[in-house]
Amino acid sequence: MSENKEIRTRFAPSPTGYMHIGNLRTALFTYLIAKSQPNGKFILRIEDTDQTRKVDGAVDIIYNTLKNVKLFHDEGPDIGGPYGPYVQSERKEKGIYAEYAHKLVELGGAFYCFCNKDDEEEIDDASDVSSNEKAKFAKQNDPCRKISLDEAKKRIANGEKYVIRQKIPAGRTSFTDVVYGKIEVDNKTLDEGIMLKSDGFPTYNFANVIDDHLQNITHVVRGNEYLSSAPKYNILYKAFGWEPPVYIHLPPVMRDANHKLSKRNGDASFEDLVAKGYLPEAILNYIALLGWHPEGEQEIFSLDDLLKVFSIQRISPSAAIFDIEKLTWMNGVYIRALDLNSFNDLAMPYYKQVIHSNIDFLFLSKMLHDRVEVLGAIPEMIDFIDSLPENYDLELYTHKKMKTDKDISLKALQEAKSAFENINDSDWNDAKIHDVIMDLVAKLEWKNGQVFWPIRVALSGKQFTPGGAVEIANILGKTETLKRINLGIERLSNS
RNA sequence: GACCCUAUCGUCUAGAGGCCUAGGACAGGAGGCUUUCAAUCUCCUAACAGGGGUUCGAAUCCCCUUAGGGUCGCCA
Repeated sequence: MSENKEIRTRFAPSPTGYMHIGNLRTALFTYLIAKSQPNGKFILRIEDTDQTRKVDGAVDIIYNTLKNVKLFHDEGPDIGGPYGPYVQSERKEKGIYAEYAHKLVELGGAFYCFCNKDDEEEIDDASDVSSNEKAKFAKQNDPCRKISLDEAKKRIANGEKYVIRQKIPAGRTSFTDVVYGKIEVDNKTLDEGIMLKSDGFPTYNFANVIDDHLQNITHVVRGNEYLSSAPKYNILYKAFGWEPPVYIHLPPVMRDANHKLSKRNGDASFEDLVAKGYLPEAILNYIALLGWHPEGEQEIFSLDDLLKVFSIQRISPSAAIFDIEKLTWMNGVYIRALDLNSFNDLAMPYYKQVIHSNIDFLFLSKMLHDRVEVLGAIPEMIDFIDSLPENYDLELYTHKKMKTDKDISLKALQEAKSAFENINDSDWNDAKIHDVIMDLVAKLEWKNGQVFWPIRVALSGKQFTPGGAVEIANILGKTETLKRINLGIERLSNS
């Protein structure tokens, strides 16, 4: 591998639905490996050779997700480039795969196979030896292997259906993966898999090698589920006389110790996380730490930071479990780092879900900013502003640490009521409300909490709220505050 | 079943044979601050899967066992 050659990596998803977190992490690492180098190029290629699995709109999800996390590609279907087309079905239309598949047969690296699917399935279903039989069939025991090239060509000319299978030579194959080191296998364990299907489409196993070579990909980054088939790809490169790329297989991202993150597990999709109120930057930062670790102890990294510190050598070979708790914490860090106006803008849609009156939203944001970890949690935190929870539990008035009970609370509310009534409408603000309550505390010779706590409960009907009595009273306004205090007095008197 | 890969606190991880009494972060616990909850600060709990080697010395190297993951599709 000549070192002055520019690094070219490709992210090559199949358009089959959601973009899950494991996928996104592969995209991130693929991007970083290329773009952390001076002239690196990050290419997007769509692998849609399985037309039956194609899902409408899936390509847009891929574009949108990459855009959302600012993983911009240098070449791809939407922006073109010198190695197009970048969609495999379009490349198939140009005859690229067929050309190379037939060439591979001529080179002795593949053969025509006329067995039809049903034959194989019969063998498969036949008896208890079936699986063994099937394995033998695939591993260098295909009867079609013996058909001469001339004979095969004749049968093809006669219109017989065929596939092209890879021919595995005897011996051993080894390659070196940057993450997993040297891997060597006996060729006997390798399958002579299908390269070109009977419908003329290539399989992944063939298309990825052809495209990676034709598109000059220097570093192949992919999940380690491909580690087992990598030797077959190497044999392919060898048969064509091509130089294999640098392999970088990534450890899996798991949902728990025994299960890989999958599209089935709804939470794992990038879109779902964003919908729940996770910031794209936080998600990206978090997944960067799954299977990779920087040299120091810093954990918060912008994409630009990552570009500076990323190194392939620090990718770990072992699986990582996706931990939503840590992501949540990190999301909080990102939210707190926002300036107040940005936070206000991001929070606004969530405010609107539960608040229909016109309040001082910026003041609300000031209260919430430091205590929100996930934006999606906002509605539940502030829904009491629009309407007091009906029949909230009166036990809330009893709080050991605050030294309050229902009797003290009743008295506190009654005192607060008259104190508040004496505040002029134009004086209704943070400082004034605070002073009035503190005066009350002094007058009663009580502890702060014995006055603050009952007021907060009466105003919110909740155990926890963003902000205390003063802030809530300020947001609610004088009229609504007094209304809720009156209701509290009424309910406490009748209990 | 065959082949490949992996194995440090509950979780993400640091650790390239002596810097390890194993470090950091999340989570958990205790406390400070505080009008609630947070934020923040201080402190604490908690791990080298097991067994053999190699070596003066092993979390680190080798082997075996165990556990887990992956591949074995006209899926990618």
